[in-house]
Amino acid sequence: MENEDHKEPERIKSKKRREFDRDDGFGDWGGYMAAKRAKLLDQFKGSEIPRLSNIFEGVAIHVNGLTRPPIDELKNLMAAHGGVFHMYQVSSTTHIIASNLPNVKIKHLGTTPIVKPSWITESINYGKLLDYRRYLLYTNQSKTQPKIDFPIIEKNNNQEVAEPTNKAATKTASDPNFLEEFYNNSRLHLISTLGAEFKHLVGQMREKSDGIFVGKQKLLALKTNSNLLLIQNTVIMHIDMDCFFVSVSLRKRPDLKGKPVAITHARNGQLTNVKPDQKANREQEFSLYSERLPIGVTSRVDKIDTNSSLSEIASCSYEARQCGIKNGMFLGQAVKLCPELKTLPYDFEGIKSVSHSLYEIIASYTLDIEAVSCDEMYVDVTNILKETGLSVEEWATYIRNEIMNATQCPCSTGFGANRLQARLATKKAKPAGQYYLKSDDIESYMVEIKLSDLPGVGRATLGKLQKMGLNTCGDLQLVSLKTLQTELGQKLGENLKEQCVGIDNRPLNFHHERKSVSAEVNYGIRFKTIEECYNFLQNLSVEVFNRMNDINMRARCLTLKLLVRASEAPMETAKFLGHGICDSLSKSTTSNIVFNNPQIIFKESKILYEKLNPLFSDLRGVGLQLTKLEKNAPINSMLSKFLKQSNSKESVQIEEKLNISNIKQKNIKQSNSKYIQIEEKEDTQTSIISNIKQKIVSKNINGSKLKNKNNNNSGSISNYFEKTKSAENNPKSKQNRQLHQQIDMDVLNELPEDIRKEIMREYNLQEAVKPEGKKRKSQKQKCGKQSNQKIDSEKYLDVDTIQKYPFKNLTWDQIKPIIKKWMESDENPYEFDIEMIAEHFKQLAIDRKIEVLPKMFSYLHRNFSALNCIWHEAYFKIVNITQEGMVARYGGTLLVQRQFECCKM
DNA sequence: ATCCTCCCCTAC
DNA sequence: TAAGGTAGGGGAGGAT
Repeated sequence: MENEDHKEPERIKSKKRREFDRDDGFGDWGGYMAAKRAKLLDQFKGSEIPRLSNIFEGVAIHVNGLTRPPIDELKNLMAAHGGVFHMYQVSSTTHIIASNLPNVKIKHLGTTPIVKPSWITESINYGKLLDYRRYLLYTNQSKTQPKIDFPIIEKNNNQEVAEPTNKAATKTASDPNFLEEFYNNSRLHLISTLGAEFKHLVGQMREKSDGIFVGKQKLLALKTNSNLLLIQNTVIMHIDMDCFFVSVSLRKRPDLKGKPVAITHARNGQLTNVKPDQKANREQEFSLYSERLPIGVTSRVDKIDTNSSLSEIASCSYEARQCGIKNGMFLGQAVKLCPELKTLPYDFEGIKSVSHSLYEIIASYTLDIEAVSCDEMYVDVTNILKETGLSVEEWATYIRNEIMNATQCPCSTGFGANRLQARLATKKAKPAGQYYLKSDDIESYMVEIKLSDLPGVGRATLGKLQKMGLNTCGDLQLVSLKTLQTELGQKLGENLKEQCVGIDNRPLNFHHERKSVSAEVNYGIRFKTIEECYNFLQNLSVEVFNRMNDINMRARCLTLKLLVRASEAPMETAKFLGHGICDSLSKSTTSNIVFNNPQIIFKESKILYEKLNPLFSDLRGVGLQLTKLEKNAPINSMLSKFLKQSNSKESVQIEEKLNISNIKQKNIKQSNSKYIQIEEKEDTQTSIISNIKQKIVSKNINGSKLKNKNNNNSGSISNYFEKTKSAENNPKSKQNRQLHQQIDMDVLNELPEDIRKEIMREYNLQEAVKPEGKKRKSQKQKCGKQSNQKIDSEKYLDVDTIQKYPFKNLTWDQIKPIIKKWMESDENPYEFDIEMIAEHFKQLAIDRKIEVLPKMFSYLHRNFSALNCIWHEAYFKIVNITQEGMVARYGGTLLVQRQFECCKM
């Protein structure tokens, strides 16, 4: 998308907030529990019952007392007709169904309408959701309950059933279907999700590719001239659709082509019926907004009056741009600049379809594509040009025609030696053009380029540069790197210094790796009760979990982001349901266990929320972000099979147990300051361990910055890394490194016998699980310790295990040189592929007539699985080696720590 | 010195 | 009315 977005965030400077400790005595505990119960019960919805209709979409009932039909039947009816059944009343409960209510209960239930069960049965009979207000059991709300004479519903199926004359109240985040509706209408959400989708898609296509490119072959067949132009240097193509959203919507309105057009939700630039108090709010917010703006920046609400539409222009045609209209501008302002501006609605489906066509077309020539967004990408076309012998101009014309014919949407392409040059070329090519910025011309070309055209220069940076009196790349070329870095920061200064002369060393990135997943809503957030707030947080937890789950990931870090109304800002925002002027706050938590279900995300986010401790009525935005991602370890196949087959009630119970066990484990870890306590059998070992622990703590154990430096030195180590690298692309080795997730022993014990056995066999768990099993007994005998306790995960390194540990057969002198060689090597990234390290060790071991080292890794495989933790396929990390032993761990984070004191001397 | 957290900035 | 999302880079400053 062309970035003409001149949005000025109203959350300009955030205030540092004091962090309050959670006050456990101050309980909205009941609310939380209720919400949690509701979540669990929500999971019953629709299970096993065939869907007959969606009459009750958006309806969530709670049945109170005896009814006819009885509660179970109502539950089934809701499931069959698209509604939700709540066993407990929660904030998202839309209706209470009851036939008879004692007065006491009415007090407790608040404003949720209490409706007779006949509402449900009759709605089903009519095949349409009838107005519940005709079926109220009791009027328990005076304000919210409109007293209107409703039209009588005719008992005739052919006749359109009359609707109540007054529309439903404003839809805020408190409404049950808000999230879905919001996302269905959010252009920014669409842009984001499509962008992620195409980045992923390119990776997928590259993996699956058979190396045959249909489009390229056609082109080769068409080729008539044999004079192959030998392209010497890399040619990067940047391709970008012209005012994408407009072009797509114009396909349905070709009559508006060539006219000033804008895509917005609103149709009119001026509003009618703006109430005086709304006007006052607007004026207050606008003036506050201007006050908060940095000096020298013109306000976005400049020239906007109290009747102007604040609907944002997602995209505008080039004709509209001639009047000064820009993407991101408010419609109200735009129509003032251009009264004849035509507004068109979004065509989300069209956008998806066109962008898919675009990618399909390019992918039929090459997969050297870096997806930028749904309408923009970088392509390395060097090989295409070489193979076809086409000139850049010929190729550009050809591909642009093909895209135009397929999508009816114009695009522009730019070519250059690097991505920056290609991008700048596209800028010149627009609209509907093409341009090749040749290396010879770059020096003179750059001098004239505006700094705002450089990637990385946005509103804030531009402001700083302008303050320094800099406007063009030519200006920038005269400034020293040091000055620039002082003003803009190390990295940005360095980047800009290079970019202003046309240098860009960032290679195209064909493989995209997700680092975070988030879901945030900064629109429509208006909570009337804390319960509504938690309920929304819960919905968001489910949403963000699902997104993470969809890409088969798990996270270890959760961040809660809030927008809170600035104290000076009016309660009601200028923009309808907007966030207005806000302070932004965030708080994160890093866990030793992965967030592997929505409940745990909700639980943690609630704790974060309480730490930030905002006034729920001042909330204007809520977001959840998951980071420190790792591949999902699929739950044991037998277990998931069981969960699927068993009825949902049981599944929920088991899920709940898994959840609880996770939390339990987390608490244990936290109480031991991040390390799992290993119970020691002898005092000497304890002291050794604590020594080692000290050393680990004093060392930097995260090591996430220790990366393969890609050194090409010869020698066994380099060879090893080359092998590791290639193994990454080898599907077979990926398969070998299939992940497993271990479940809690207590949960295992409660599973049905046959299932449990299966799981235990799969994980090699017999010894650990059976509380009084034979092997366990023999262990006890061996170690000479009597205990009736079940084996706890944190005690698993018992003497028996240690004795079996293969390292004990080696002397330190034998191991040390092997390890040391790695430790001292510059190229050592400290992160190793498990298979490769085993193989490498094996080779060394054979050389040295040592056979046991590989066993260490298979041992680790098994025993990490036998803990209630997730083991990582990716690498095994040696954290520390001392005279006393070696400390190693799996994964990139503090998943589990184990001290291998067995190899001590 | 180097990490982590909480921001800010940018891009689409 | 209006649908102000989302991912990634990076910096300041505190913790270790």
